[in-house]
Amino acid sequence: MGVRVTLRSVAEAAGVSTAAVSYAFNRPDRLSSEMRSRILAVARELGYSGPDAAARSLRTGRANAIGVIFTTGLTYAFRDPYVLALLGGLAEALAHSRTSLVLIPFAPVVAGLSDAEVRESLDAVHRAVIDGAVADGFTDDHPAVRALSERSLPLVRSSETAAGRCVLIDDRQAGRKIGRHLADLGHREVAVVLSSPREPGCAVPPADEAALYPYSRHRLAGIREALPAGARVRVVSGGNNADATGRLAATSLLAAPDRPTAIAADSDVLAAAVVEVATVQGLRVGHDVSVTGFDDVPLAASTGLTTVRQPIHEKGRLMARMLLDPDNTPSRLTLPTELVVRSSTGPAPNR
Amino acid sequence: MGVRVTLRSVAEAAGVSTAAVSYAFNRPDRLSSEMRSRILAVARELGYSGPDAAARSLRTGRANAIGVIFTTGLTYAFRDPYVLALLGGLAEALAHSRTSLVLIPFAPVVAGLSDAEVRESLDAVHRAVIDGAVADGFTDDHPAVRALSERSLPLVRSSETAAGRCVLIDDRQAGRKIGRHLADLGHREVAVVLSSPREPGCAVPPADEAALYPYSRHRLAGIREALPAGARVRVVSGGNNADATGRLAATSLLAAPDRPTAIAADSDVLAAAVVEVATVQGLRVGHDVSVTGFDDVPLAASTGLTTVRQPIHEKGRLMARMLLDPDNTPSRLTLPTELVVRSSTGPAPNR
DNA sequence: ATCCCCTTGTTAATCGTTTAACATGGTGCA
DNA sequence: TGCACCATGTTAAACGATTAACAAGGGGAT
Repeated sequence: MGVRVTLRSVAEAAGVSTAAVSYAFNRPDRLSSEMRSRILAVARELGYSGPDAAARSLRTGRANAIGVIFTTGLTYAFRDPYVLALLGGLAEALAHSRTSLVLIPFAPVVAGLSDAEVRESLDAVHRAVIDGAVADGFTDDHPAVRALSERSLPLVRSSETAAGRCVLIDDRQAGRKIGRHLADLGHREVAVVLSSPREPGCAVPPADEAALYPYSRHRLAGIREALPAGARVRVVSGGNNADATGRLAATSLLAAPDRPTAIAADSDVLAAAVVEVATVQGLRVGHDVSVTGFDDVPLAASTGLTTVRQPIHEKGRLMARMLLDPDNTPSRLTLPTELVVRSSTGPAPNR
Repeated sequence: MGVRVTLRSVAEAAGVSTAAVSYAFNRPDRLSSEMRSRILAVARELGYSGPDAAARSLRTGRANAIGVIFTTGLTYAFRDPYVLALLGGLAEALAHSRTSLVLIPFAPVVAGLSDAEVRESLDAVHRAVIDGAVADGFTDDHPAVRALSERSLPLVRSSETAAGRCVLIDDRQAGRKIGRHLADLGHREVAVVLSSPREPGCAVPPADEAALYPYSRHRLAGIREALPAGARVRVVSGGNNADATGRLAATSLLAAPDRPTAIAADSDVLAAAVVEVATVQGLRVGHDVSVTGFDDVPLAASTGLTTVRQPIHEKGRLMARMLLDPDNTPSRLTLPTELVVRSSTGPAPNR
């Protein structure tokens, strides 16, 4: 116990200036090698393991870390294949630059909180010692995103409406790819299942569509655009983008008397849940009902899902690069998507 | 651009002391509400978003973050279901305490580096602004673990030989459960596939067993203990605990003229890869060859793997709790394991 | 012998906060 | 009236480092 060992105490013990000790750890070339090894020896003897991280970070203004926030909450993030692919991409870019990845949790911000209460619920966002941050999938005005951008850190988003750096895909165009595919197959009764913070399975009235995640909104718009005039599109919440919430949504849709002939989900996870429920109910997916996903994560291939592939890993890699090396990276990038047709879609059944 | 807004500049602009501004953000009760709102108004006007994270962290000595290091490297971590379950547990414990999770990368430390070079490769470990850290699966003398413990931060490990806090399972006992199961089924020719930094597929001679991951070593010991005297055990490296490396190991084992009747893998990921290779080669898993895994991640259930279940999520949760609330948590915990028999094991074939 | 430059070390300012300890004026109470 | 106490601000000392700018001494070239 007792007193903590600092740069200064090492300097005093070695009879040199603090600058010398600092140089011994940071700039070997500024010191003669004998001085340096003497200092390091004293440091080791005192149990000094190097400059304090927080102090260093204050003084230099660099944290060697970038932050990430998640729409669905930290706990769920590790079950979401989309998030994992993104994290994988981030990690790949970071690994070689000795930069840590800070996963920042935040309490859900419910309506009607005071300024102070909001601040408090975003505590971790304010306190994270980072050089920049990534916010993927958020609305521009989400409190956590706002808190982050107020910190005047470099921030990379995935929203086309946001100012500043971003990496994104053309969600609307991707939606059209799905819509056109379904239209070509003759589907006119389409349900769209979108990940959303609201109750899974409940219908989303047009008035509430503005509150959807931006990517969901755009994909939905694209689907609508590509379907012919007579088509009916109903929108249902898929909840947290989880297996369980997807099943709830699917159950409510497939139980309806006027069951849709096609169900377009916002993610492969949700789509796989729909396929599962449909199969259990004795429906032949691709015949009695068509299902599409989004992302093309590994799950999609093994489930035989028709989906839209997006380069998630690459997205993460580029987001990190934008933060690490802004000068050699464009500040806005739109990545390509591709319709991948598998067995989960087929011609609309005759009624 | 221009000059940065600090607590001081806000104080000057508002005509109050810096203490007042600090209190406005941290201790509402120390200020009259009119003073407080005046200060916050000035702050907003100047674009001040709250106290600087690094400075705060230096001054208070708290970072509100805990670190994690991974044996297999950050990039691979997100593909490993074991790691994901652990992270999920950590995140769950953290979510309610407004603590961030810092994933720390480190360059591989190869032999024969100078002191300075080692330090440099562990740069992120030294620079991470954290209050404590988790190191799961490491040898006690791994450079990254050593660097972390020298920082005199609370550190939670999973090693029974380490001093200090740890959460672990009885790997040796778990190994015996597998060994006994295989012994009961009549297996006498057993191969053990262990995740290890060395070349996947290569044999691990007894002399090198000391360099294995500690958990591997203990499980191996347990398996050996439970098998009858006449049994032969050969040990093979499974590489990075990945799908691909597992297939390499499996191929080399199954191609051998004296193919083992049972293959015990160190993880479900490796075991699943073995099952896949065996199936492709036309072997009936559970008849011609038996395969066991470890962990009981979701993959195991869907593959029909016989395996040993360990409470990974719980492990993560407890590790985080030990760091967050050391006073109300025991400092050493051993969690239970359970043999789960499925279809991948069966009686040894007659030769 | 002079000048210049290079190497190696020191001085001291600064990074942006937090918080114990102290002042000050007003209230409640005897 | 006097005293204790409370609420509300301020003062000023850390927290632990980095790094320009400077100083001193030693060669090497001319």
